Amino acid sequence: MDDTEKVGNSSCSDGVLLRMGLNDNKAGMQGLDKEKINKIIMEATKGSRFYENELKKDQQVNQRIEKMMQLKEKITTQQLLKAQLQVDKLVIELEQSRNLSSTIVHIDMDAFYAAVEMRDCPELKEKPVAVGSMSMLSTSNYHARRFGVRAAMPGFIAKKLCPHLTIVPLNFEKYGKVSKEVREILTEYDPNFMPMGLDEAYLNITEHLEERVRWPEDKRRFFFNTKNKDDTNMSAKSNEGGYSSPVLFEDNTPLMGNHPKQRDQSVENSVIFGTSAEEVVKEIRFRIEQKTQLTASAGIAPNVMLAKMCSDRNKPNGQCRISPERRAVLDFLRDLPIRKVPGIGKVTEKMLKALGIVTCSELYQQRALLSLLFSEASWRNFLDISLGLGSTHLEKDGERKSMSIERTFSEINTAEDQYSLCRELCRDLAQVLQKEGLKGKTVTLKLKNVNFEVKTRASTVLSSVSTEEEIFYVAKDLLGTEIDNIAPHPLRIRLMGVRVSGFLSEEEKKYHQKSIMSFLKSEKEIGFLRLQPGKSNEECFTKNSETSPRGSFFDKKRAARQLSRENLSPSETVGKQLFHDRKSSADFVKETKNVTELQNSNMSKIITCPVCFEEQSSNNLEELNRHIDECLSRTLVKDAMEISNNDNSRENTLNFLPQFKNENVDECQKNKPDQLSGTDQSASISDNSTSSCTEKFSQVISDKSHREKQLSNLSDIARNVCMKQCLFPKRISKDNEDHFEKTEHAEETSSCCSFEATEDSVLVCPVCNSKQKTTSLVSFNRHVDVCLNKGLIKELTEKKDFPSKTYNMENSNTVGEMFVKPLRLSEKSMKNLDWFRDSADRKVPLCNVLAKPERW
DNA sequence: CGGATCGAC
DNA sequence: CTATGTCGATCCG
Repeated sequence: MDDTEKVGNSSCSDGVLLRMGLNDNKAGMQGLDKEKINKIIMEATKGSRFYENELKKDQQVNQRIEKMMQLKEKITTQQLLKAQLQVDKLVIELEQSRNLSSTIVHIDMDAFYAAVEMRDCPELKEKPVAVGSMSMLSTSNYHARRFGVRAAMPGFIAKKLCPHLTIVPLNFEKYGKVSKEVREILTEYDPNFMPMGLDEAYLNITEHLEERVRWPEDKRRFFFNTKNKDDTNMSAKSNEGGYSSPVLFEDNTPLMGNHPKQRDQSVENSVIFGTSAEEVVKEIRFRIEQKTQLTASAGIAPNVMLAKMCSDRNKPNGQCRISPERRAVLDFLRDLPIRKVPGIGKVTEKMLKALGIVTCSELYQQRALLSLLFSEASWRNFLDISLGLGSTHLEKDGERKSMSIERTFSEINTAEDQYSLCRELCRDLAQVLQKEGLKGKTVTLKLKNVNFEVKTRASTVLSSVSTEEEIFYVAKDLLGTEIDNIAPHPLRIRLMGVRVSGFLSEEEKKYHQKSIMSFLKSEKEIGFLRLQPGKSNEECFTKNSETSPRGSFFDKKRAARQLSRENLSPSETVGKQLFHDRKSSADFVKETKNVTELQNSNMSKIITCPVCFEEQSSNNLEELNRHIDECLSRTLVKDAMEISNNDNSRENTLNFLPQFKNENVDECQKNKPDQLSGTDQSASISDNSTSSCTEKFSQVISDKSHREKQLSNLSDIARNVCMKQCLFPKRISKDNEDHFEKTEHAEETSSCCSFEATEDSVLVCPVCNSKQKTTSLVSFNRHVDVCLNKGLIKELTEKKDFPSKTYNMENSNTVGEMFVKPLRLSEKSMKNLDWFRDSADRKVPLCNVLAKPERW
């Protein structure tokens, strides 16, 4: 949008809000000068929370600059020379790759929203107009800009600048319609043109130009629109006697000047356009105006970046071309402020300014220095810019990478409201998500507090989510964590957003299982899901509980939780608060499930969670698994933390796994425990705790005969769940393997990692034996996972006898993701997997050997 | 991976 | 009173 025109930012001392001001004030008539504008803005804004935050952000930028300058000080002449050589070598390469053969056009509608509103309401014609609301403006017309009223300015401030300002509410539907009309024209010149928002587009007219030279004049003749096809707006224009086109004749490159033929109009009210790029673009702009009564600006250049900068040159209602010659490109860039370059914003501008770089030619001159101070991606980009290089074709944007929704509101500070708002966002997001058929693995919660500080919290789960319930399930936890974090103070927010990302690529979708249902069909082998006629699930589990040592564990845990629920120390108000919030989020979840149940009453099953023994109703196994998983995880972590904290002889160190004595990964495999059984493996964590869940777990798990029992055994289920395996796929006992063959290529099946360490904990990696400071078990898991994979890959690639002497992960319950995520095996390693898969006596069937390799 | 930040419309 | 909403990219830890 042309009215988002970048404005050179001021130094901090000039006031952070200067960017909103600035005013060319050419006419001298009505309007305000720069100084006045800034004064008014400052008065309106000073002392506000927003302003304070702006100052803070500004200081952060200043710190970055300071850091950079310190770095710069340390650079020796030697280094600089070396960098210069390297960069210049690259420059030569780049120069050789320069491609001037394409003709790219950037079309930009002038003050689009405002122009549409003015078109549709003649009374606004001569007035300063802005589109948006009192709280935020989207755009303003050129009249209003003389008062300093610009896009992205709050309406109430705009009103102070320009009391006569008319603020028209946004009407996207209308803009969309107009935009469509414009696009209908554009598509004739480039069927693959790339729209950027409603009011901008790039076209590659290279092919069109080639064809066009052979076109007869008639094909390039267009008529003035003498009668208004748009009946609603007749009155505005009819008195001018049809559509004269003030635009085209005012244009500083007159439409009809260069081509005598165009003067020779054999038909009244028509105009013939030539065959050059300029003529094409004039034609486009002419047609746009005839069709929509709106004007556009345009840039013509050999690449996308230049075209964009070019369209800015003669706006509004003008066009500009950079001819396809190296010389022309560099001339254009020479004195161009870097801020005009797409991709260089306020911060980058300021940083570069600190280095004395303002124009593109200066950017080129400092290329060696920049290569030392900025990241590879950054300085290479700078180099491209200063050489005027850019993409010469319009690559259609790939698949969507994320989808989000966020809302700003007046302060919300109660947990209840926040949770229900969160749910609402999840619902709305899920709706859009499902409409596009997308599922993502990462849920991000965004919060802005009343001081305008923004926080984002993300959580990645193993299976993709897309429904309200699934998203909310993750989001509510993130929210809960934030609420807990700030307790006992209330979380005071003015914005909340939810984002889902990490979508499956098209490629991955092919492997995506349809297997949830097929799994449910083959459920008979799995007692956990088996709904025995005449018996409730509760009974099933109770029975299991009696025969299984771990059953009693769960009973204990349940009882203990009940107890802690009731006996919460009154002095622990913080804890209480925390618990209260937890509970309320649990209620939300429950609510959700009920809804689901209603919707799918014929489908859903009532299943009792083996951990908390609450009834869970779901027709979705993943959801259920997640619930159990979290229940279980929470208990385990809690226990482990307690144990650790109670043990004074040890620092706050958690040994979730038996310690390897190795110093490094490479050594790991040599010292792998040879056997899988042995309760001592858990000793390091449970030595002083008789009721440690971990110990119980290990006892049960290490009982080999027990382990080989059917999956219907609760302990196995629990273990599987705990291992992030959940019920089906890849870590299934041999007996059941047949049932899961079809899910081989499935992506991971479920489970959220929802550990929440309440304080920084030091965990010891069982593989590399190093201490890992972490606030979340998830990150710790990731570390172990990576460590482990390194070892595995090494072994696999070396074809060592790996599986028979596998790492003992049997009682590594709390380190959930291990072995479960698709091991990020290299292609090379993959080749070894057939052997690996067939290995008979592996004790721990490594799960995802069939999974596609992710990046490694 | 998670979180913050930038930049664009 | 009253300072957007969405998305992709990148950097750092």
